[in-house]
Amino acid sequence: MVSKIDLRKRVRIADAQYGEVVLAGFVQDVRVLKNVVFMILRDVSGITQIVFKKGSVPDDVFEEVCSIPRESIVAVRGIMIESSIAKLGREVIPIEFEVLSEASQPLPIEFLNPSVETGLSRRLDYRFIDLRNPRVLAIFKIQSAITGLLHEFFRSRGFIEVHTPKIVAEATESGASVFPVDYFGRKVFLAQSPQFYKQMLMASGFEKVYEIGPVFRAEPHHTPRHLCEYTSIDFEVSYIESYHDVMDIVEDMVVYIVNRIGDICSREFEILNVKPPRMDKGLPRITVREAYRLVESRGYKPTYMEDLDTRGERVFSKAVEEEYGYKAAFLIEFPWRSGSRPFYVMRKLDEPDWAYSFDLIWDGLEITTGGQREHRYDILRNQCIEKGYNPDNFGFYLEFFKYGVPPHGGSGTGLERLTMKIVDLENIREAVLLPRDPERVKP
RNA sequence: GCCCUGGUGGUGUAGCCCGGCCUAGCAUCAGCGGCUGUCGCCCGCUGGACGCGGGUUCAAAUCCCGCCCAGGGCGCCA
Repeated sequence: MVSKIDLRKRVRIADAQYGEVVLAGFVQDVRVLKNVVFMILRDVSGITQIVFKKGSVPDDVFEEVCSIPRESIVAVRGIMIESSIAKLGREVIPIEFEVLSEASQPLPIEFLNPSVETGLSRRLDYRFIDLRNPRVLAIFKIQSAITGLLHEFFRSRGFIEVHTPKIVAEATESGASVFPVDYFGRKVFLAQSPQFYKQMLMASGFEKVYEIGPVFRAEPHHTPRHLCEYTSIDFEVSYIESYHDVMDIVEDMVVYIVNRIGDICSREFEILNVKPPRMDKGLPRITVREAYRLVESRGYKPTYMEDLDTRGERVFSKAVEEEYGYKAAFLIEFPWRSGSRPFYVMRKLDEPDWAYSFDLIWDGLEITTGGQREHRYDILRNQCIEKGYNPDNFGFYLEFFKYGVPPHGGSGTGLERLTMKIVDLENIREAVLLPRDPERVKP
């Protein structure tokens, strides 16, 4: 046994009942008075107070407690009692006390300190300490609940969860740059999306698949909403009539999560001091052509036959909120020629300059992209050429469409962007444990 | 990739525009002492910093040049 206090008897602070308890965690604060010491103990579930009274505990323990550095790890066996003086309502009278791991001083970052807020960059350098902050922890508890709800949502609708390769031989589509990787002397790439594989599974007859996994984008973006590695919520479904069927699923998914997360994580929203968002079904679906008019009527000049730019999307969101009363909306029917629309989207039957593609924009931020895919081999191959690619480079992909593939569509949503909107974060880096951006690959 | 802003104790900032009054202020933090119950404890004392390199000047945290780092905007994207 490494410790004299039996850690197997330990309970989380939030679960502790009155009576004898074993608790362990971080020393958040020690307030030393002449004859009494108050120690604030924190674990993943919350905080409590341990009261050491001179005379009631051995003198050597009292001395030790007076000088214990903040953020050390300690264990205590004691009696949890109700207390009318303690603001937390209860406190622990120690019987046995033990330091399990002493923290060095001073701490490299300040946290839990209302008068000093350490900058994000420094916090990320010492993320392992930063994550001790209950406010930071709350973000990841909420994110965990979001992915839990996603699994619930997809499984209840008969989706099969899949895991597609992240090391790929051929650069995907979409224009986003890929990271090259040395693979036993061959040049391969990190997957920038599971797109081709989830479509393959439509050809394989899986009908409905979803994947929540990492994707990699070698774009040197320097913004509060881009990452080089992020988690994509992808799904693909067969036998759709139109891309509206895909949007229906996206809408159900987002509304399902948004309207449940507040109840599941009420404590975490409280810690963050954030009001959980609400979202009603019936999100407006507005064509890009209508959007041009919408933003233009508000004094913003769009470039026709191109996607809305960042500011255009913000103006669009504001206009939608004012005119439709929704903070989120689908932007639909994209210009086919636009660089952001890949060759595999299905073009509008009667107007081939426009594609059955959509974005979900929530309060100015694009959180989802999706659409109906072109499943007819000859047309797909021609579109590939028309977009300027050599079909031979997409040989394995085009093969899927030769031997029978149902009409299908799907979408991809950024988990971190979704998290950002749900907990109202300014910077996407706050929504990842260890963000990867063009400069940062450590820790 | 282009553009803008910024780098001052462990952390967060003031000072820079208008060079000298900076022996660099404040808060937090850390150390010591005091305090019959704290709860953002309080009080006193002590400690610690001008990103790196070069230049201008009698004098540089302050002005100029280069580099490095950080943050933001744009394009682009989830």
